[in-house]
Amino acid sequence: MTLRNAVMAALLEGESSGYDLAKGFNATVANFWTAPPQQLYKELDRMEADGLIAARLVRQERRPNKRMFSLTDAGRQALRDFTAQQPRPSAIRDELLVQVQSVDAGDVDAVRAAIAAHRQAAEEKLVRYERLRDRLLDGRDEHDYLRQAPRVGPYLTLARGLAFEQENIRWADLALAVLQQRSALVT
Amino acid sequence: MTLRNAVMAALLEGESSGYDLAKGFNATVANFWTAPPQQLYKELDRMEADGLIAARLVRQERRPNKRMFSLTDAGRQALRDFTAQQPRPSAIRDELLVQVQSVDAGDVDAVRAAIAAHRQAAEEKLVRYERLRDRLLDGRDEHDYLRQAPRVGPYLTLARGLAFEQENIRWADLALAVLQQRSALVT
DNA sequence: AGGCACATGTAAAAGGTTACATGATTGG
DNA sequence: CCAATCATGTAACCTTTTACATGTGCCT
Repeated sequence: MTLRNAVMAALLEGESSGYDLAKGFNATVANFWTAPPQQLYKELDRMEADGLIAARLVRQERRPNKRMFSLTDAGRQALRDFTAQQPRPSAIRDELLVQVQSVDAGDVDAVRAAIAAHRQAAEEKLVRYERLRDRLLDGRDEHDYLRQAPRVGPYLTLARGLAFEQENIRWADLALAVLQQRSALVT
Repeated sequence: MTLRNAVMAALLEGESSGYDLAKGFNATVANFWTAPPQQLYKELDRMEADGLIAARLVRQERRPNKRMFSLTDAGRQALRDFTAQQPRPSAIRDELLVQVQSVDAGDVDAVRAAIAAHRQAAEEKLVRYERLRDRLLDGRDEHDYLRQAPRVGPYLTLARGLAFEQENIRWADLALAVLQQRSALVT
């Protein structure tokens, strides 16, 4: 039920097509809520039926037509109501960590490769987040930005994403070092 | 489908009842995989039917009887196979961050309260993790531990959990400070 | 010629949450 | 005496994932 709220949060940035939302979920919301395209298209239909968002058909000549969605007043109100409720505890589903937990009874080399891939992905996300932050700050330092900006929500969630990915990288380095040392011992 | 693997990873620590697994999922696996009791009981039944785990009925006098589960050889092999596969990207579902993202169009005071509660929960988790780490290290420093311990998986996931909660606390402080300043401006 | 980006959709299957149900024991 | 802990289970419902389907335009 909260995919709805995540979509509305994303639409605060402005009108968007289902396709755009699907791709990285606006690149901002992606950090704390993920959804495959199919789920979004379905949910967007339902949200329109419920009056939370309004669709506008954009005819294109050299591309397929698309529907641009925007928040309605009812949608804004629903989002407001959502923020007033107590959020449910965050849920994490991390297969890599399940693998690491059982690495001593598992395929160490495969897990090491998976950690390395994870590190790489974190690095790429980090670069994107830093670029996004620079775009937001636009030359100002954090302090000035936070006093002047009309919205602080996106900055705060971005800050959480940045720290998370930095931590991922640091942790991956530790894990790789430990597992490598272990392999060396066995050899 | 990976709840199975998380359960098997938890059972590497030794025999456990459904109830014990349900409670904090062994307190170790809880960081990266969560599940309500009902899901566990259901899954445990299926896993037993599939031969991945074996159940042993323990009759108790002053308490309800319980079933203790342990990994079978087939279970160990399945866990091994799982570690050899590429893990799917981790999924996060964090309602609080959805609220923070839309805080500028939402109920600021409610969101602040939610962040404070989140900070509190992180603090408590951190204490538990630190206690667990101390129990694992048992007086040794990290370096010695990692050379001597028969298993490193649980330590590595614990390290990730520790860093995650520390980061949660740091971020909550930032977010609270920013939102408080904003409220002050409006007032 | 082949592959990616754009752009949406249907349907089935799997996975996860919530509500309801039971009942003894222990601790405050 | 009341609440929490121990210990499990069924059923209904909601959410999420996966597979399949379609078709143009652009770039190499």
